[in-house]
Amino acid sequence: MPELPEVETVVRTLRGLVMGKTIERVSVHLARIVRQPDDVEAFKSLLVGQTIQDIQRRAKFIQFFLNEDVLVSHLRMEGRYGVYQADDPVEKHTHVVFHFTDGTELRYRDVRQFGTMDLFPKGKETTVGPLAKLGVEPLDKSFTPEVLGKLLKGRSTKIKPLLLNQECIVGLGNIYVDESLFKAGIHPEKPAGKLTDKEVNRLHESIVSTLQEAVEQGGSSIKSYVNGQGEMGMFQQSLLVYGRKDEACTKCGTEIIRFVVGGRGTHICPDCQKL
DNA sequence: AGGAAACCTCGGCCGC
DNA sequence: TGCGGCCGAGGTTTCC
Repeated sequence: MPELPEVETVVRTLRGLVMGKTIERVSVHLARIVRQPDDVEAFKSLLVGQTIQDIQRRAKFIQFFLNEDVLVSHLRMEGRYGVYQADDPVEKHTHVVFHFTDGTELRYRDVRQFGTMDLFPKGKETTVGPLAKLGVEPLDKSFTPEVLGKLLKGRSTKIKPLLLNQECIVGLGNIYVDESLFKAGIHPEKPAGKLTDKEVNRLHESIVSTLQEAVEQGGSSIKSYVNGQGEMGMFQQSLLVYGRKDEACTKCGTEIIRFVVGGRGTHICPDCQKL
């Protein structure tokens, strides 16, 4: 599921559902999900007694701020959270359950088992582990056309793989990169350093507007994505090229084509996006 | 630097 | 219509 708009939506819904709740016990049914600490028993016992004080998004990660520690969770392809009563039937692919003192549970499900959880002492989470080497937040005011231009300058790599690289810009995934490049009229294989100033400006504007609109619509539900309350996003109906192979381009009517760039399925209008 | 493969399971599609 | 098999999926890491 989850690119920036989907993770942001999950975070916003979870805030209303589990903030202030205290963990009484943790069940882990698939140890691979837990990476830090590497001993699952230590992970479980450290969490007991801690209260969820805040929930924040950083890049595509969800951060649960507790009394002493921060739980850093990544949904990867199909991870999802849901809040349940303790006696609700446990659905398939439920790998981690946080049992709260009030009888409710936060459950993590993940069909493909790709998701990860890391627990760090507060403050440590930004210096070690997955959050340590992340790039700029595209919805932060610090993300300007000049900043984007500097990231691209002199780079020979294709623009699409660069935009997917979380060490440069965070939060973009396959859907929103295709959408942003289409809106900006840029071919995904154009060398990053070859973009003109005009193209950089258009790309900056299209990244920001695409992500903002997707957040406003609760993200895109392509396959399995739902927010923390099991609700689907609405932005998938606003997608202009992603998943629209053979359909007419909304700008010029040419058929959208699909091909592979950097190993990722890629959708463009061949008339609006030329090399 | 860049590409391919790997991590998993499931659903869709093709062909018999 | 039914079933087996191949392909691909929104992300990231690792290994050439």
